[in-house]
Amino acid sequence: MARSPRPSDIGAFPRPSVAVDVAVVTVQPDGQLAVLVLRRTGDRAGQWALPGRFVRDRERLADSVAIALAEKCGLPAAALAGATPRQLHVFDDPARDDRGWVMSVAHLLGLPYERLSAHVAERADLALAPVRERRLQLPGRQRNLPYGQGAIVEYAVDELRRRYLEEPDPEGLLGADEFSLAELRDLHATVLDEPWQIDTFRRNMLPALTSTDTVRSGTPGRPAALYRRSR
Amino acid sequence: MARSPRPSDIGAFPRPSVAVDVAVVTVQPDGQLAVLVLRRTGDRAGQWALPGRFVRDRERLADSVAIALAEKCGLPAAALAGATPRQLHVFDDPARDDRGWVMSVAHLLGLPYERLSAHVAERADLALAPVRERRLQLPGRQRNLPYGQGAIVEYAVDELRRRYLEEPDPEGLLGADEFSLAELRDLHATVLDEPWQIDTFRRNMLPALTSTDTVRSGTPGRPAALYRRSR
DNA sequence: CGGCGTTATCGCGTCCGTGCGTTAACGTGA
DNA sequence: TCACGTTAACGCACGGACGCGATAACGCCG
Repeated sequence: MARSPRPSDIGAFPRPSVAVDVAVVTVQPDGQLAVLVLRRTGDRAGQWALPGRFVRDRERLADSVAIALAEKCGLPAAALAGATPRQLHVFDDPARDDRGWVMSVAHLLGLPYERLSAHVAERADLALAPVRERRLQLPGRQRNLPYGQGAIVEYAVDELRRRYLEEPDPEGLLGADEFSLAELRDLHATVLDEPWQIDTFRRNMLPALTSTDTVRSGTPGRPAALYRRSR
Repeated sequence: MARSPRPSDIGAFPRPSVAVDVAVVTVQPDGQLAVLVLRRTGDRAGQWALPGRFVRDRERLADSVAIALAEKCGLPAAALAGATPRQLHVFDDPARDDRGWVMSVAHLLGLPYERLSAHVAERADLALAPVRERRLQLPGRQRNLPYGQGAIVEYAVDELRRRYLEEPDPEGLLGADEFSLAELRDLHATVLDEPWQIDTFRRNMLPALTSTDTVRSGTPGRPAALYRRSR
């Protein structure tokens, strides 16, 4: 008769499947915060959901996120260059998936709109769902994300806003290395869902920005100075 | 020949062992922030480490934390009453454990000293390691925690401090439902590692406290008013 | 009962951040 | 070259927060 598994035996116990889910957040040209959703195949076919995937053998979570976005959404590695998924929360309800015991590690990933728009435009199974009050407005008649993914969106929006209160464009949503204060301010106003007075914004941000000593001209008016993030 | 695993087949891929680790944080009577460490048996026998355990079949992470503290440290359910472990980060380096592929979900749990002291006193394999600059001063000659657990301590201290900047005693470290402003202030000064001016502290905290309309007397001087947290 | 010690409260000067009106700077376009 | 529009910078009034000294309140103890 086999001995009972000892607690330190690593294979002694059933293991969960581990999945990653990712809220890919962007800002549309109209100034709307939005999250990438994918129309599912297989389980819950037809429903819009956040991209995700099961973790493969000895795979890092961040790598799983990148591969999920590549395989499911067609986003090449170049689209993710310089962007780091951030862990939000582990969802561990053993009943959360009909197919078996799954733990899902939810992530936040900020991407500039330019890296997403072509893919979203050319595929009917991708969409950008606007964020309203920490919830997504999904295309069609679907009200809620499956698998309790609404909670992931809330975690993601909260974390995004916390970070945007602390430093200029931490998720690199602007997409460009150099930007004007007005561009940065519009972005922060979008993410935080509240306006900034330009003097206050300038005072708060300048210590964390580096002047490029260049300007953006081409329109009437004084050219705007361009900045980079200091780190 | 068996077909290749389809991506949605839940059992199709190897799965990691999932472990929980927990930084149990408390404040000693001398006003020192400290974290519970346990002398290991089995793998890395003799070394001090944070408590933790592999997750059992269909077990919730928070339950695993509680069971780990009960089984490894002798902390009964009563010791954890009202305390909720908070997820900090998933450590997913496939090489982090010699025994195989392990993902560890690190947690923070605040406990009042009174719930720990008897257990620590009666067991030679438990200790409270003081926190200095987001690192632990381990007993004996051991400099570092194994398995990269030093990073867990840093996450835990950062999260603790962030929370103590936002509300009065969110982790319930005082242990009592009712407390004086001086007690609360001393606690916050310990956690945040910096003092508070009493007027400023009072102004900041009172909106989040409820007066009990009782006082603590028994020593010379004006009796201190007692408060509860408003939520 | 009064002195003492401790906590609570208060008045107030100072400092700092905000936001607004004004001025300056700088391209664009006629 | 000048008017215009936009951005940047500035001066400053105002309000809020801070911290300190002073005062009040309240048990304890002799």
